Amino acid sequence: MTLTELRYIVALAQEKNFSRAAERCSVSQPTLSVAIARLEDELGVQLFERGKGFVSPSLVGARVVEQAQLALEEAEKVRQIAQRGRDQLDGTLRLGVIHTIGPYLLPQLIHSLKAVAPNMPLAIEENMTANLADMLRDNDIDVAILALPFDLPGVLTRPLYDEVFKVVVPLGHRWENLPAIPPEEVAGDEVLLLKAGNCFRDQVLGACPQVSSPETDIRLGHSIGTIRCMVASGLGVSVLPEGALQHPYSNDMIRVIPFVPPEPSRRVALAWRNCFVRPKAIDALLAAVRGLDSPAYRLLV
Amino acid sequence: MTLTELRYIVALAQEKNFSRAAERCSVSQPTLSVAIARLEDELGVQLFERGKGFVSPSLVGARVVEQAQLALEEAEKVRQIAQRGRDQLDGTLRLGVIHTIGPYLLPQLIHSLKAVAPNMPLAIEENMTANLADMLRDNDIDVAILALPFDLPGVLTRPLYDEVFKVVVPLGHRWENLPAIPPEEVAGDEVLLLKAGNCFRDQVLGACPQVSSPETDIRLGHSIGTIRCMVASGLGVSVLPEGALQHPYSNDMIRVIPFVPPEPSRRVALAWRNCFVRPKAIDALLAAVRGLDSPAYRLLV
DNA sequence: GGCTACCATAGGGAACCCCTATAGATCATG
DNA sequence: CATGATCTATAGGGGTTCCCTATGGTAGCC
Repeated sequence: MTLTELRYIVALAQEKNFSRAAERCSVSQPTLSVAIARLEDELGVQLFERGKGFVSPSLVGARVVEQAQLALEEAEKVRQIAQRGRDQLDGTLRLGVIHTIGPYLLPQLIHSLKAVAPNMPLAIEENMTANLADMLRDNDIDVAILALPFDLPGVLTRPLYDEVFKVVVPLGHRWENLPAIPPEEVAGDEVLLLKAGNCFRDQVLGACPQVSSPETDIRLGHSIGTIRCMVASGLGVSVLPEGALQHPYSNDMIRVIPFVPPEPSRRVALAWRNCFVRPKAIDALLAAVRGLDSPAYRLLV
Repeated sequence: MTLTELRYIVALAQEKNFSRAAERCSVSQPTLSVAIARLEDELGVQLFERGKGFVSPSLVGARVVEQAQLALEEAEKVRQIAQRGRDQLDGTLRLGVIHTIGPYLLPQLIHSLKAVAPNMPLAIEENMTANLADMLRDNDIDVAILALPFDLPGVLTRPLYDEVFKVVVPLGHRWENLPAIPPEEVAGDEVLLLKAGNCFRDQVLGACPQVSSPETDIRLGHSIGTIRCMVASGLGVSVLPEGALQHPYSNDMIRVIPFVPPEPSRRVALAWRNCFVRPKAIDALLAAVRGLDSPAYRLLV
């Protein structure tokens, strides 16, 4: 039983004439004759009554033809779904992003992406790098935005931008009016950090080696927002990525002070499986990043 | 796009592995590989992401596979419907019958048919011979029970039984106590007849040539039941087929008198298109007639 | 670096599908 | 009654498609 045969019997049931049905199907009359005879043989039922001057579906034939029509419609829907899905920029893209980027980059990125791919909504998964790696591997997300270095077999990366780190201190802090701070000055147990597992925590520790790893949770924040509040409340100082310090996040209660050059920074990149079937979606994301208009991000694309 | 290809993508989506999917479909791995590549090419969409150690449907692929499953199910139903329809004795048989036979034969026939073909209900069309002929030709009915002669191109007939005619007179009629009546005695304008178009009317006129064709409707009955009542009420005499005079129809108000031999009679037959696809249904009807147990019908089968 | 697992590609052979030509059957017509 | 018209079935050939085995290519793993 083939879809072609089903098309044949439907046409014959409608035309009630082999020659016309064949013409409608763009085949010769014998082709249709043989195909229908073959199908009848396969099904073990005579589907049509052939009389002189008329062809008419039998009792079974009528039911079979009706069902054949349904089957053909369903098959046609397959084609339609594929047709609609041909546009790689149509349909949800599953994006993973780390906690220290998501809330600050995505509002702008999504805005920019709308211009490039208006029909590609993002399903956003905010998580830590290690979990995003798993999700990429398991095909739970399509792409991820995270900080380099990031190496995973079968996964490609492309740098998006560099983002420098800034020192943040409470109002009235002794550094409040310094024009810049050398990294080694940021030291001791006064520095608030993210909890373990956040890659940005490790990047800060790398940039400021004098910072001691805290022994209690008191100096550990769950998120950059928490850290910011803790700094504002005078608990200590911290180091934050520039993106987290831009509009619309208020810096009224804190002072943002640059490091002395070379300013420490992190490189943010896009990551995706090399076999991902929607390369144009990657391109659209890159274009969206290119369309960002924020001094906090030093674009590499 | 073929049903086979749809089966392939469904299997691949389930197995997530070309080799296993191929095995499940009983084809070689390259066959499945090529078929899926071909389908992807035809649809213009990549349906699967091929990674090392995993195969996973793409966004479109997942939807296509889902729809493919629906299409396959509908196609399978075609097969099931055909399978169920293989029994020619399963499903309604459209039976036409003339007015002068239907009400008298069918109750017994249906009872007898139940034993032969319990799953073949009859859709009964009671009409006059000419109309039944049209319906047979137009495939509005499958078979007909009517009186011979009956010739129609492409239609076969088979005699079922002979049915003799009887004279019916009202109680107190001058013939009431005659043992038999010669046909030529039945004459003049005292004889009640069916309206024009009923074949039985013509058969009576053929058997009793002395009967004058009435000029007014006063002596014309719409049905045998009407005629019987008219006779009972004393309006005249008539000639009726023996089947219409048997149990459970009451003959209390009339006298039934045989003709002198050779009794006039009619030959009742089964008629069907020679291309009718359910010959076993014909056989079942013949068997049902054979199973009749009524002295009114002199079986020929 | 070799091994393993897995999918893609190549090439040959068989099956299938469709074609044209023609036969066969029935009905209408002269 | 022969003839023609109409319609479906059959025959035989040709081209495509499908599927096979064998092999290549690539990534991951020990």
